[in-house]
Amino acid sequence: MSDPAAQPRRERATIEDVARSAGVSVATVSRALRNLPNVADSTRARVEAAALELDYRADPAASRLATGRSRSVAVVVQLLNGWYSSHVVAGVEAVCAEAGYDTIVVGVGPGSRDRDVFSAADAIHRRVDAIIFVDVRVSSEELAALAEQSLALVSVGHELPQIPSVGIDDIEVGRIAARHLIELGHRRIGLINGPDELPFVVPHQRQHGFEAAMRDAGLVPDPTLYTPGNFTVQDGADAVIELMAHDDPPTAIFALADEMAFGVILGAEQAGVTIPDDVSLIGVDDHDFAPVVGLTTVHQDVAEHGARAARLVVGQLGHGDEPVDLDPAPIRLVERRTTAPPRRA
Amino acid sequence: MSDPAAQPRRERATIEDVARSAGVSVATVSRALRNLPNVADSTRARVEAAALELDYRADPAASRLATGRSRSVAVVVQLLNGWYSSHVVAGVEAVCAEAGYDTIVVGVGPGSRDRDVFSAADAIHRRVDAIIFVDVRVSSEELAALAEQSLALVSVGHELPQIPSVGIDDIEVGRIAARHLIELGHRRIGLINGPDELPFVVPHQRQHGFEAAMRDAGLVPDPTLYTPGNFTVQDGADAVIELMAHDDPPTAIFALADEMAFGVILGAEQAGVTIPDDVSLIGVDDHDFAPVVGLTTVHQDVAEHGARAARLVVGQLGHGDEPVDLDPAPIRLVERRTTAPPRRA
DNA sequence: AGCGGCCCTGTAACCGCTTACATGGTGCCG
DNA sequence: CGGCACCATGTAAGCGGTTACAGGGCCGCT
Repeated sequence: MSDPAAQPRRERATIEDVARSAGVSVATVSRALRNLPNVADSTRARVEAAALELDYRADPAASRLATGRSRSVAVVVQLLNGWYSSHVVAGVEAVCAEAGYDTIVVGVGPGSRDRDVFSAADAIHRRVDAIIFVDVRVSSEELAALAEQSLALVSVGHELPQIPSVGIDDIEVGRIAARHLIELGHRRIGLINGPDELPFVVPHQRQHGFEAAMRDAGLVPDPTLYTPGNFTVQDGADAVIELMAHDDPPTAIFALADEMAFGVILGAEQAGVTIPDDVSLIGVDDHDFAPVVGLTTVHQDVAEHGARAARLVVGQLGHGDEPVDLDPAPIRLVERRTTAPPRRA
Repeated sequence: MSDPAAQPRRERATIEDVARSAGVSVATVSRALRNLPNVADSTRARVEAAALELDYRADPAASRLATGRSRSVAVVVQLLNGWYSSHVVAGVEAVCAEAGYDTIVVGVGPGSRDRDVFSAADAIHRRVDAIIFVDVRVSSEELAALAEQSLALVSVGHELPQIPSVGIDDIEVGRIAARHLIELGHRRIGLINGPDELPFVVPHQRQHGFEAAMRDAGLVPDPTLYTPGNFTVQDGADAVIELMAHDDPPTAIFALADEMAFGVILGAEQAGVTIPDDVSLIGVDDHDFAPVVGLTTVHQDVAEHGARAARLVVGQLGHGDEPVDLDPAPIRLVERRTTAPPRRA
């Protein structure tokens, strides 16, 4: 037999279908479904029922076009697969999803075929309501241009001019690490720093805190025990070899990030120096593997950074529920097995 | 003086502005800028110049509405900050950005307040042209429903019914690991497996390959040396303690993932067993930290998985440039310091 | 009863782009 | 030289929502 009533594969319902089915106009549907005022309760109920029945959901593209808001936020990141970044992204995604925002990731910098922030911003054009920069440097001009497009902007990891930022007190980080080492009795402390050409602020601040704590203890930091690094494992491995070859080597090393500290562990093993017997080691981050290798470190909750950043922009965009804590995020010393009193006096 | 000619903050140019400025219709602008045929070269040049001059870029929302294609892809992930996932995401993002697609990340599962794939799919509604599932289980029905919306679908990490997948040959992985251990002379080999309730296919296949290699060598796998795990560091730590407490403990351990292998290293240290003297250890992944701890492992290039998946969907959506390799991605043994011949006969 | 005001609802104009279709111009062929 | 193709371009109708504005009903007040 023929099949005149063949269901031609259910098309997506439009707002018009809902209106028809509920016996109201599309305007009323739109208002009812978005919980706008001035809709009779009975009407709203009827509309909601119809929408449910038809499995209706507003087409985001249409809403975006009509309202000019995209309900999505971009996370601009250097290394998408870096430990820090990926945790931030996870934090962002969680709260964005909760608030009904899409999370768009965009990579910049050397990891991403050298796409720069500028062209990234270009790609972001009209796509998002907010941008969360994680650990990326953006010039004032770029920020201004972006702000002009009425985008909510936040920085994670370090401060950026004129926009709110979430992160930790990196000076305090340096201070905590140094103090721990000093209290153990160390006097000569090596520092695995950030890159020494570029003026990155995070390493700079940690170094600053480190030196402040040294001076507070009546010690003088020895810059010949500083070695630059790029936050990679390899840097740490190289650094420990260099440091331990010093005429008067350090009895402890402060690596500005756990990843470099891991490198130290690796390099130390190869160089025949034992930790913490020959040299103590402390990092920063409390990376997932810090417990695995017993690394003493300064803990920070990175996913929480991302979550805060997201709450910040979502709130700024008028969908905030919870108030956002703007203080520096908490940090704390986690003592494990890579730090001990110096063996040599 | 008054300022009648005040620039009222440059609004975004629309296609109409470009049309006016180039002296053509909006249709022509649209065609010219998208490199469609049937546009005179001279016209195209003029339009392009005008667009450049006005810093025009099409509003994505409007395009999406008009074309029904969003030029973005969703990456559905369990643990956004997991090593595997974040590398896949990075790979995806790189090629998507290149092809002009946005990458939207969406977390599912326990990490994301238990959002399930279903509600995630709901969130994805009409938002993307394609979905890349990484290491997430999706039922045939869900896939069918998604396919119905004419979405390009790909799975990364393991096979999913009816859709293409990219990943490695996990049976071969198990085989390679086992063979390496066997060639070193090991006969009793422990296995840190996947969770034993859920029928995850990846661990199952690796186990399968492992057992096949054992049998090929005339050995019989001993299930009392199998212990379940959840791919976490802690699982590995627990496992090694359990395994080494066995009446007749293994001389080697095969951890189905490096993260668990790291746990083994951690647990071994605490339990007073040395690697590889007391027990050899091999993992899978070649995690960034495998070199740090000298872990012997089976290497895979995870970012490449993501890249392939992205190329696959982008190609399927008609923007593919490069052909996509559908064979299993390459893997190889990386020998480091955690494997050695057994000390005990 | 008349009137103002407040709610609730509907009409229709947009948002900015894509594309089917119509139109006019050109070149080529018979 | 007429006619036909074909190419370049324009016109206008969507795409599926949002929202300014208008209108109608009802209540309370004078």
